[in-house]
Amino acid sequence: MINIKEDKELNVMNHSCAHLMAQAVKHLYPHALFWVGPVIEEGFYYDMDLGDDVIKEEDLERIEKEMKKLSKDGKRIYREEISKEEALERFKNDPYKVDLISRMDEDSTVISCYTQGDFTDLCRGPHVDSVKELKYFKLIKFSGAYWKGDSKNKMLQRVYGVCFKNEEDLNNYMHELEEAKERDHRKIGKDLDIFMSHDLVGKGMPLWLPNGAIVRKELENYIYAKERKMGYKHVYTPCVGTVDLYKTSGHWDHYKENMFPSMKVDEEEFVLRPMNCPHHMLIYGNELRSYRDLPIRIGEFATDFRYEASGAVKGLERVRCMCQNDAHLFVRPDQIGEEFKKVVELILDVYKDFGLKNYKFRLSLRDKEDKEKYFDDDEMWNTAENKLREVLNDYGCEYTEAIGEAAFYGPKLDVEVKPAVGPEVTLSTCQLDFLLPRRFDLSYIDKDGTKKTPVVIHRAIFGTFDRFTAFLLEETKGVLPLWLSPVQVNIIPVNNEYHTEYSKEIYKLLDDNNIRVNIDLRDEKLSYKMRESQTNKIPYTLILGDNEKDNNLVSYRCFGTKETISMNKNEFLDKIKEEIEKRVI
RNA sequence: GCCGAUGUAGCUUAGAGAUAGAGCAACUGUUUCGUAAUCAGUAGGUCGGAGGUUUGACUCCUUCCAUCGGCACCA
Repeated sequence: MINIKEDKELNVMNHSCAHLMAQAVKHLYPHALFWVGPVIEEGFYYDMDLGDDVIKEEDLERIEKEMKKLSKDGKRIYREEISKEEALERFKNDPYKVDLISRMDEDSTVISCYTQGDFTDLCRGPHVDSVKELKYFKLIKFSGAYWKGDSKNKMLQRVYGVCFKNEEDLNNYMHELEEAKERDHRKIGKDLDIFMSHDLVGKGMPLWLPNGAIVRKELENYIYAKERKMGYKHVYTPCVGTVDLYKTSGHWDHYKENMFPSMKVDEEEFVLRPMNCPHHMLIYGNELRSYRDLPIRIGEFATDFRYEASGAVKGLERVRCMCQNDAHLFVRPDQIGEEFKKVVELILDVYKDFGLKNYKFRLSLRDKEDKEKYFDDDEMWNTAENKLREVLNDYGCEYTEAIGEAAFYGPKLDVEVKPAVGPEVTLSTCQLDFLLPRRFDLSYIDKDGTKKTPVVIHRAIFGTFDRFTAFLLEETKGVLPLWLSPVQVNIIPVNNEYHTEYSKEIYKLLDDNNIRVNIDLRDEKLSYKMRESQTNKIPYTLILGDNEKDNNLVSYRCFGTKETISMNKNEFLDKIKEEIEKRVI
């Protein structure tokens, strides 16, 4: 999908279109005040204060109509530069503009205004020459949006739109939006019986159906094998912990609002655990550790519960009950770089195995001013952050830095992906932590016989199995690779009377070799069964009739192809076994 | 949590102040047909839950729940 912000020409057009929209809104809502209207990847939006009015579906059409009218009038767009004093005077009745202007530095910023017909807006520009250049636009969606992005502030009205150079581009874009809905994991998950939810279980608590459970199990087996080879030791720990456990870790103070409320049982107070670090800290602390033992890598496929805000819950992507592909690496300070690097390598390796290319690294750092969230130890933070940077630079990874996005205990490297619908989410994460080992009083005996505190690396390659599955379904459009497919082979006998026996023989051959095979003996036409086999996106459909039976052959059709290939049954078995084993994508 | 929208059979959906209509799926029969839907019939809905207004509510109102688009949040 085209990135409008990055495209010079479209960027200017969309920005101008935001002004055109503002002008139209001003005509329809004379009391409207305007905050900011930036260009984004998907087009533009404008945040507006409409007093007591709120935007509804039908208003979008009204605004759009007015925009078309203004566009036809074809007024020129004039730029003028003014002093800060003049700007403040001109916009004195508009608190939003006053706020913007008063924060501008007169010496370094040119304050400019753009005027089209009866509408003037404070703006840096640039713009198109005339509103008549803005013809092919569409208002896409609307919502409330907090002023300055702070939920304590007033909620403004935001309208999103997009503008293109010609009708065809606009239509293509609208078409792409429709297609995105088609590959939404919630739709695919329903169509392919991957997961369900139920009011009686609760919001954000997906139930994995048999098909989904197969995918998840395969993912678990896959990553378990990788981790085992890298020296990870896997554990099982309880899904609850005492409140004291989380007070010790510090999570209670930082996140208790996002935990399910504690429950008192006898004299103890428990919470459903929101993360597994404390449990793993205790496992580390269970033994006396030597510097020779490190690094110690403790892994777990751990179910966690987080009381996510009701508005945040979404399919398998953002849930209240999730399973993390979690691990904690306990390392000596001199091992940080190497272990961190191994994690980055593992991430790249795994993404390659799945053929994933649309992802970005993000280095999340602390905000030095935020003394409340982040513990105060400059040296520790600087060391940790520089360490991560160093490795990323060594590795030549492209990444962006995000100030104030670090965890309270340390900086992190996240891998961000874009779902079919909605904003980017984090898939993999790798976090450096100098704090929790201290809080749990962890140690190892160093070479010189003194006690030292280990450093912890928190990491999750798949993130959660839930979110990873969601992303995988969207990336593959539900066409999972053979090794992950719930049903790998579907057998259709040409004639139920004459070919059932041979079909059952092939079924047994495949089933005995642990291939997930289905045999369709229903009293239906072959074409009917083929249609269903294709809509269920089954990788191999076998057609078995006289020709196959008489010559010990199978004839197969791969998903998405039209051709049929015949081959000896044992040859086919070898072929499919190899494909599964090699995890061909 | 906030702003807005939506909730009709297993799925996709039409309709609407006077006891709901379809397609697919299911079931019964029919067809035995070599690569994306054989034909016919049957059954299936207290129209998300709870209150209220009304002679009468699926339709109007209140509230709760869930879902969707954003905002905020995301250890």
